[in-house]
Amino acid sequence: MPTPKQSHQPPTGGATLRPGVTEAITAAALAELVERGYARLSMDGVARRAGVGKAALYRRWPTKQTMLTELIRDRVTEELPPQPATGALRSDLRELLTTFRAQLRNPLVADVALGLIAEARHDDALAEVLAVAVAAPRRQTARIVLQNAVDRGELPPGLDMTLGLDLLIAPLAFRMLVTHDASGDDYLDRLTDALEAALRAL
Amino acid sequence: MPTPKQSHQPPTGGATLRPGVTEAITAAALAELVERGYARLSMDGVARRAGVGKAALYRRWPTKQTMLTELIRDRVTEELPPQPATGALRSDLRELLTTFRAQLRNPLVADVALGLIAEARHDDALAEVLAVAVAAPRRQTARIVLQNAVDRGELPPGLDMTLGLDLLIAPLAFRMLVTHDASGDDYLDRLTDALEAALRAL
Amino acid sequence: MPTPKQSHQPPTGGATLRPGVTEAITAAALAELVERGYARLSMDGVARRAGVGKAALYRRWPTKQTMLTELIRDRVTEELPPQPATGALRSDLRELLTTFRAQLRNPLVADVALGLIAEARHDDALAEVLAVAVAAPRRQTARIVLQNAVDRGELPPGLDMTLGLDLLIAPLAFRMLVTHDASGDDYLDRLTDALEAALRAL
Amino acid sequence: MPTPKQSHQPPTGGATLRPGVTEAITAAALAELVERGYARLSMDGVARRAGVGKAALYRRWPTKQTMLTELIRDRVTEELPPQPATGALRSDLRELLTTFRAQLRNPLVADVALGLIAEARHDDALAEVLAVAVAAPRRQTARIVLQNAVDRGELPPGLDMTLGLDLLIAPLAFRMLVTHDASGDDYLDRLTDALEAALRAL
DNA sequence: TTCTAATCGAGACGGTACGTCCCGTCTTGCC
DNA sequence: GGCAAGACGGGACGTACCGTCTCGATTAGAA
Repeated sequence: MPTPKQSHQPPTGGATLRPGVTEAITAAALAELVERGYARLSMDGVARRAGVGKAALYRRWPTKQTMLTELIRDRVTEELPPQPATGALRSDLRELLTTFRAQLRNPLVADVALGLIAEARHDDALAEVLAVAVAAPRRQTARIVLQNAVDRGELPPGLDMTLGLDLLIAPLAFRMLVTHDASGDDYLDRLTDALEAALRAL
Repeated sequence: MPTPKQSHQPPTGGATLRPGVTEAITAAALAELVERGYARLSMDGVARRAGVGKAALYRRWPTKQTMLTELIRDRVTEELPPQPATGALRSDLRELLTTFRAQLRNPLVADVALGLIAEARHDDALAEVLAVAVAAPRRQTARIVLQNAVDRGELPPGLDMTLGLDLLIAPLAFRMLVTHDASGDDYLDRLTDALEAALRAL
Repeated sequence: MPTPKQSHQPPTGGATLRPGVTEAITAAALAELVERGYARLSMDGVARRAGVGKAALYRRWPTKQTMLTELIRDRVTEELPPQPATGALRSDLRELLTTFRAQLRNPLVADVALGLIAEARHDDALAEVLAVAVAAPRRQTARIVLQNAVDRGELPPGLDMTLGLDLLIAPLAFRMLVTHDASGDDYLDRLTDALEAALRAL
Repeated sequence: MPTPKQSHQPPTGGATLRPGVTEAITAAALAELVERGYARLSMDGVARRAGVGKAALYRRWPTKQTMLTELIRDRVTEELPPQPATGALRSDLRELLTTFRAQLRNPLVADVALGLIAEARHDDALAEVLAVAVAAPRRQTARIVLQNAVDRGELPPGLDMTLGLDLLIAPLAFRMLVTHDASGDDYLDRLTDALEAALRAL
């Protein structure tokens, strides 16, 4: 569900952006992204691969940055993690980790996430998109898990929420994106144990 | 202590790369890096800023990539974290976190680390450099802290070391590089508490 | 009437080299040629003077050599000498010399011709172009003058044509390109006398 | 007999330019000149080929231009044409043409002469050298041949000398340098015939 | 013979130009 | 108007030379 320039297009009598073209571009861009990486992707390359004029790209997005940002955001936004509600902290945590792992295993995400995060340090608009569209909903899901545990008395009421969220997300993300170590079920099991203990100690 | 092309130079009677020039380039490159970011830095810009011909850069490094990689590696390698040895897990952990925080607060590291990590997914040589020169020594420092605690009986002998290391490093790195949330002393205190509890539960 | 890449362009719906740009480049290149000479001309300089990106040049010609070669060839090809047909050898010769002098007085030709001829010794393609596009038609014009005189009985039938052509062309070219001596009307008159006598003696 | 910087060297206690080095450079330069041509020759290449530092070149000549100019001049000056004195115009002419042909057959001269002449249009010093050291003595030799013929009454006293010299030199030079046509003995014979007739008509 | 200063090789130095690639915009002709 | 094709101005890339400068290591004339 790509959403290019969905705003400010007056429904004049003229022509409209043809969806088939948008799809071809999207597919080509994602393919190039995976093959060559965020930094090496070129607009000329995407246009050629899509069998499309370059203008077709720039009619949809003002910038390479924007196009990629939007494409990734759409991709990641589509598959928002379900809210765990097993009734117990431990099983909620385990479910959350499984979901995160699935998303990070998506090669698209893995290949591109770091490039985006890196670029975001020099691009406030991109940083905003990432924070609002990508990070916030996932942190919110995790926050609810923690809050539910507090409400059930499984975690202390004075829990430092942002620290809790760091603990939940960072180790798995780090392992999968940076160190590329294995993250099998047994790893998730042990991580769950550790997280539960850590959170109770907050 | 920049070390460009320190290898394979036959000690002939020929000319040598002049250290002053190397320093000027290094300084200019680091300045550009901080000002414009990893992706936007240009070799022409560095040369101009250093008051140097472009050839002087390419005599030292075959590529922009290589130059930046090497520069960063040297920068990061210089300041290896000291090995905590307070005799107790808790204080060792706290010291480790303080050291990591100091290094991540170096704007150079923060500005560039993510770019390098991202690039490393498409550049095996870079990945190798990062793994061997940057990650390995730091993981080793942390590993010794954990091993000492095991030897003292503070942690269980069957401790999953790689998981322990993820827990130690990831939350702080994630916070400082990705979410840009505060990481004051009280945050480190609470993180230390959580880590201690988590590790004991492994 | 510049003719860059006039060949092998499939008449697709794609974009075409814009004539205005070609003209700007051509004008700039010729100006630089006259001002700085064949060897000192730079592509950057031409592009800058034409207010054009360097790529615009390289889209038209693969090489600096090629560009200059083609430009000169077009310039020289445009103004093919008219075929003298006065009905008498002497007046035909005089007309031919006047025409040659006019062409060699073109500063563009004078400035560049020697450079091209010199370069042609190490560049077979260039040599071919010069021989076919520049020399051949002029020699042909002169050849007809001589042949007509033979047909009229003014010159002996066994005339050595190539020697005759050398005599016709070389002295004036040599004087104008190499020694830079004066070549006024009286010089042409005397040269005509000498040539007529020489040719009759062949 | 190369004569680099033979002037203004104070006879201090220091060292002198070593003749062996000068010879090596000279040989290398001439070889490069023949192989790659005047325009493509590079100082780095000459130094490398001579097994010599670049400074050794610039200690002897201030400039690439100068070096080549001087080298060629020396080469050409060595072999000044002998003064024909057969006692008859026709045989003097024939001897002169034979001598010129021999010199133009020297690949060094042929390969380089045109490049020098072309360059001379934008380099007054070079033009001067060529005019004074190369052209003048040869023209003088030819001039004496003509003057002797005038004195003997073989040529008219009002002979236009510069035109005569053009006729003598240009056709052969043109043929050998530009058109690369054959210049065998029979060609010289016929050329002699034509020249004699032309000169008598002046 | 010893001193000493310019030479030597090697090649780094600041520059300028080369020819290539990509960005984001513009142009052409078809639908 | 959208569209495919691709030319456009601009700017960075990495390479090749130019003529100068910097090293130690000869090498020879003057003391």
